[in-house]
Amino acid sequence: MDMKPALRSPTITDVAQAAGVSPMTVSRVLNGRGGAGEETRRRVLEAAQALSYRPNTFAKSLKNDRSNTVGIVVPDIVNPFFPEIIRGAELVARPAGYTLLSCNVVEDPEREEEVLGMLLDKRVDGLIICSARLDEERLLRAIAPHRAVVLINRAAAKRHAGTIEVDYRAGVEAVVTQLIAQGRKRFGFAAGPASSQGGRKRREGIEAALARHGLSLVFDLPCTPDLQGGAEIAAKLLPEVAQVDAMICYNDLIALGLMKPLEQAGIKVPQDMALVGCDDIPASDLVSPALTTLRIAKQDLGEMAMRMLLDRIAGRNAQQGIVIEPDPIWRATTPQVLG
Amino acid sequence: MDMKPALRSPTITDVAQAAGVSPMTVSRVLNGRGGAGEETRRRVLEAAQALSYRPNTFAKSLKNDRSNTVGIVVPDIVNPFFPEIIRGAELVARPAGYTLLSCNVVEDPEREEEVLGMLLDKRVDGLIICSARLDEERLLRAIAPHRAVVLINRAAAKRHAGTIEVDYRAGVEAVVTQLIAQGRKRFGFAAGPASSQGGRKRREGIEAALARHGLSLVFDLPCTPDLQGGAEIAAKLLPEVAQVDAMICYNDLIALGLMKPLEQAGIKVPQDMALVGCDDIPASDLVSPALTTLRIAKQDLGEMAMRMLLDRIAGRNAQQGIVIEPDPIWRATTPQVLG
DNA sequence: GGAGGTTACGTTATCGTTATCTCAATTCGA
DNA sequence: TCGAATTGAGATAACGATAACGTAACCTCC
Repeated sequence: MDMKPALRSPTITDVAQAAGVSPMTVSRVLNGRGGAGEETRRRVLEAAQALSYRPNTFAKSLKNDRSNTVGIVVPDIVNPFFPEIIRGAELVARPAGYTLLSCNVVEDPEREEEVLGMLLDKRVDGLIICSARLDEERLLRAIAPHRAVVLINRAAAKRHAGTIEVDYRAGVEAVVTQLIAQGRKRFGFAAGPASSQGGRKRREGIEAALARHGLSLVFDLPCTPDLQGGAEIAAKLLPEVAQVDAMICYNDLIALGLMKPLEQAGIKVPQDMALVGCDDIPASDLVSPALTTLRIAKQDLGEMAMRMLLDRIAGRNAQQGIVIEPDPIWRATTPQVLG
Repeated sequence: MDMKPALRSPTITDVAQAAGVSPMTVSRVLNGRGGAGEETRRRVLEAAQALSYRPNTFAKSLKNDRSNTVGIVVPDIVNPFFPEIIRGAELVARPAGYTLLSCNVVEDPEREEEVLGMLLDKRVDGLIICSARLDEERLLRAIAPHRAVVLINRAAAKRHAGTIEVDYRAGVEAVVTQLIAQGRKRFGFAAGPASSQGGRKRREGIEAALARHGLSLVFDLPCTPDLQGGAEIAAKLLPEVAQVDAMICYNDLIALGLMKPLEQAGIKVPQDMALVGCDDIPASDLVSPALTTLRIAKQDLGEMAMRMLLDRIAGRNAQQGIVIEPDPIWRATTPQVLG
């Protein structure tokens, strides 16, 4: 009758038959539940081995309503900031028996909503959202049906999610204060996506430092958080470039995107303009002049987020919110700090 | 009895009850199978909407033995070469109704094997493997149980997988020939992972060009395909740096990792040493001097691979193997090509 | 007006696993 | 040596969705 039994992957019943026991016994042995004799156990393991048996995850998940999968949502996987976070998260998830489903939303809120729905369909046991771009209301609605959620750089709904935030405000404030001490007075801000909470934090940091010296921002525009965004900011900045002697950028990509146009316009960095990025991606230390930036322990951040998520999945909501401090890395796009 | 029915997500039966029909009818309506009256259809859709019903993918997959998920395996997600491929693949997969499960194996063959097993557990409908590092035998064994496979930069088992290869041999040969025409004679090769087939192709290209002029490689060492690998090559190259006047690197990261140590040792690029990378990652155009490299249409590559995979899943094995040509991008780490 | 078709639904069985219950066989204490 | 406790293993029934089949009700045409 059945002409090609080889095409069907073996089921627990096949293993049971091969071992001369019932499927239930196979299940017990393979899941280490005990209650199986030594000899039986051996036969079952042998049979499973011989058939290359792999339990059907669908059946298992259907039965116990757990997927052993967690999701991580990032704005853009091509931005070097995020792969390191993903790697950190995966490093923690896998040993714990979870598969990581990473999704990038290409900086598009609609897509973000769609992806969160997809993860719901996949019935992930929990998820991490990096730099959510959705507005408060939509974000809440989208995460509500999920079993466990950790938000990175988006303090919202602490009642419904764990949060990990980088204290951009403090980091940026420290850098700007230092630049003011070095005589810079006319600050500009390449603000990144308007929907980013982290962007607002950075601006607060700048403004706090400036306010203490009676200064205020003379240039402040949003842009996409990539090289292209930096180039666009450059185009808008150049006409009034004499007004600005220090640019703070939402991230390193924007700062790097600014550098070539500035150089071509004859603007000397850092003499004519100091330049500060954020994230400390590898490229920032390779360009000349090397980029001053705020370093974030990206892989640690990913590991931390995943640990928090696993805790929440297990029902331990110990840590509700963590704040981590970025480290200023002084390089050549700012005047040398004297020892 | 059941105190918190709200915690259970609604099933097709719940929708059926709410709409006053049988579960089968709900299934028919929701899957657009026809065979449902207009009025009934409306009631079902309303009920589903009201309950925020989402079909259980496990049950569905268990029933039809399809997961609507495809995998993509990359050596290292932190290497900027791969996220673009992933993005391209996702761009094609999602509109076709597939979820992309991306896995990085951190340049570790054991991990690669493990990941391929995991994807088998998840019962992906197919998968793409980028630059497989497994040896032929293990690779064959690992992909055999999979339903559809596409290999990128690993021509193996064309009978069991579709392949897409970058013609590194031709690309590298063209670049080296040009450098020889410019007077370079003493070539070195930072060869990347010994297990990479692409690495062997690059070496063939170099040697073919050299052989035509009676030359041969004077330096040839493997390394990890990242900045660190470049730094390690630099340490080994510096003692005999006078022997070499052109370095061809497995990828841009290695080349970029070489640049700072060379500069610190007083080696002028390109005067004392020409430097060529491969991949054309964004950073290569940002450093000074900007890096000459072989550009690969990364996103296109990902899209192409995914289209091929979807074809294979659908049983159309039209394209068995595709070869794409890389584009030499001449920048400042090689002597200027005269118009 | 009845044979044959079509339409709109419901019933049943099944995918592979496992929780729960059941029962038989073995061990043990007195 | 007998009853009780323990252990090994099977039978059954779900989990949620749907293919296959069944069955009314209605339509059509000679």
